Amino acid sequence: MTVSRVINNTGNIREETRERVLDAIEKLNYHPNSMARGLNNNRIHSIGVATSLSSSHILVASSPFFHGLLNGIESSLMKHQSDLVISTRRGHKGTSDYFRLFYERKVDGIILISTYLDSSDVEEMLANNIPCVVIGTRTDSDRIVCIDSDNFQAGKEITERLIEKGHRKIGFIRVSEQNSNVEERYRGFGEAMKAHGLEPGEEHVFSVRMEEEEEAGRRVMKAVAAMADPPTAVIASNDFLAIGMIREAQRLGIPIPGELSVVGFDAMETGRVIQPSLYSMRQPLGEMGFLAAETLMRLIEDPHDAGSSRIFPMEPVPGDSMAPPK
Amino acid sequence: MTVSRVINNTGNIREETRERVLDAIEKLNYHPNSMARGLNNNRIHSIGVATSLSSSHILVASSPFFHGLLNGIESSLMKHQSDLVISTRRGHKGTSDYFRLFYERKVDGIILISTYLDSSDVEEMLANNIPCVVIGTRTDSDRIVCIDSDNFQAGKEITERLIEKGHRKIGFIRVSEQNSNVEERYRGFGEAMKAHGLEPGEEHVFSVRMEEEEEAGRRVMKAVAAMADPPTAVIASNDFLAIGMIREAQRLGIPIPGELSVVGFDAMETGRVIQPSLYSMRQPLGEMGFLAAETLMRLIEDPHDAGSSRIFPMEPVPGDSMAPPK
DNA sequence: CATCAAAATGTTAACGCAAACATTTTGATC
DNA sequence: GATCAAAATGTTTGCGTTAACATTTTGATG
Repeated sequence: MTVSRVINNTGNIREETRERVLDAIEKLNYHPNSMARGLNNNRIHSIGVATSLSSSHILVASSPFFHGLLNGIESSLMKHQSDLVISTRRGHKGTSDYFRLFYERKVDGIILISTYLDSSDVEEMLANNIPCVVIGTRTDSDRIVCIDSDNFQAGKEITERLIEKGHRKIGFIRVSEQNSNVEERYRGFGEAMKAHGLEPGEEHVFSVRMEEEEEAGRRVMKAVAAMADPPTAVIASNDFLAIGMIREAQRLGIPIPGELSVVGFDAMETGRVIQPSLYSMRQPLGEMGFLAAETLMRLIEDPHDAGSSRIFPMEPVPGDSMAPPK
Repeated sequence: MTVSRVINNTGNIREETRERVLDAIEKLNYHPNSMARGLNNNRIHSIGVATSLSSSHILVASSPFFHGLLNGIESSLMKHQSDLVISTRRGHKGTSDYFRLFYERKVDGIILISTYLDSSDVEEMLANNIPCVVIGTRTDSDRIVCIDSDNFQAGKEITERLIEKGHRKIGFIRVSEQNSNVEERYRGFGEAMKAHGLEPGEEHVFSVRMEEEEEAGRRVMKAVAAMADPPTAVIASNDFLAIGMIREAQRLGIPIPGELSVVGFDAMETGRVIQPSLYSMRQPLGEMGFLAAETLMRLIEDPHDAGSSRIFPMEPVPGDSMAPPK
């Protein structure tokens, strides 16, 4: 007990005793057992991060998005002296399988990174009664805190930039998976077009499978190149696709932005390096991750705190891949 | 106890009882507490990954390197039904601070990712008697398993490619931090030069701080551009530096590889996208991570297993940034 | 239907810690 | 040096699990 008091700096300890204890700890190379601690006082000082972003490998798949968020999450955890348990496990078919890991590990709270949330996920989160913050999508339930960026506004804004430049025939690449980010971006696109009395040509709206990433972009580029009446600009719903398009255009000898403007979302590093550099919209991922973790910490500390959702605006990241149409 | 038996599928259980237990588990939304489990049987089924790669943020800093390894580590863990605890914590001045976290969490084993290992780290690892595998560097101790790639061979090989192309004046960018990868690459460079009767010009060997990454590459490019007797090729000790050089060369209007060949190491994604694409050497990171985790699992299962170190060869990743000198 | 081994289930204890409560020590005061 | 509150230290207990051991139930056999 005295050792416990020394370690946790609680209660009254005579200075000499403290030193003796610390000496012994040093000598014995003692480390407190955080499992026993957690078992005892129900606080393990770690949180779980789950993602249902499509694709098999949790850390790798989701690269730019996941990475930026994790950076922000980390900063917050460091502040709160908590750790991160990242799951990797057991078939992991979907979200709830990740959750199971966290229930077993008894993490203090969960951050769910997901661009799509179905109602069973929501129910499960509520039922399990564990503090939880969602990043990357929104729900109707006011009992779940969501941190997201304003994909609708971003889609609208980037479309408006193109229209300002004089584009009328603007294409859009959607993805076939359920993905609220992409859906919102597309909705913003439609809204901006309508506001300017434009309508997207049916054959100018593409739908691809998200996992194909760059390859899908290349395919769209080929399709555009073969069109009798091609769009003068294409909005790719993410930078992978946009980069695929640009690289394929290079291969085909189609000048970008001369012949076609291409823009994307998420401001990936490769978009900065490619020629022409990619015009994109950035989500403030670091801030989002940080806020999510801070909020989660508050929920953990105080079960009565309801937390509050927050939508971050996205910012344009200028690049040379956008120009007026010929 | 019966519940325990059902969950762990041990002992004899009547079918009807098993069903009743499973029903109750379902109904009560029960999840076994892995802390209590770990406390009891000293196996928590998770491993720690520590990195002393320079820079503040563990996950972000080390991007391409760390990322690739983690991918491989993950595949193995999935196979073995173990989890990953990634630390984020407490000032984390150096390696041993990360270790402390793992001692407290009582992980089953540790993978240390580090390009530099000092003897106190080694001593600590041995003293604490916890299964441990090191990736990214080597030690003399045969009691520590090391998984590394052959940076010496890679440095030698890429230098030889340049010499084959006709280069005689070849520069090299080193980093000032202690980093066995870079040191080995440089040693390979020196060896290849010597083998061909060449000697690197003193002013053609640069030393930069690793954290500066791209910016440092840009600075080197400026320096090269201002030289009376510039090298005809520069080997950057990593792709960040090489990409900085290429981008600065673009800005300065210096044709690459026409005026100067630039090559790097690690085959980052941005190197594939940049124009000209970057000639680089790839470490088989996924394989390395996978093997490290597999080995660690063996060490954990069987304390008598000594494991065995392994050095992977690095492979050239061709790119357009290398050409014969003018 | 008594017997008995196998099958099924139950009980106890220990893992390491810290909350709650209990006891001892200290040293200031009269 | 007796008194007493504060300071310091000690004891017991329970957190949830499972190994080890104990007991009860089952059903096949003579």
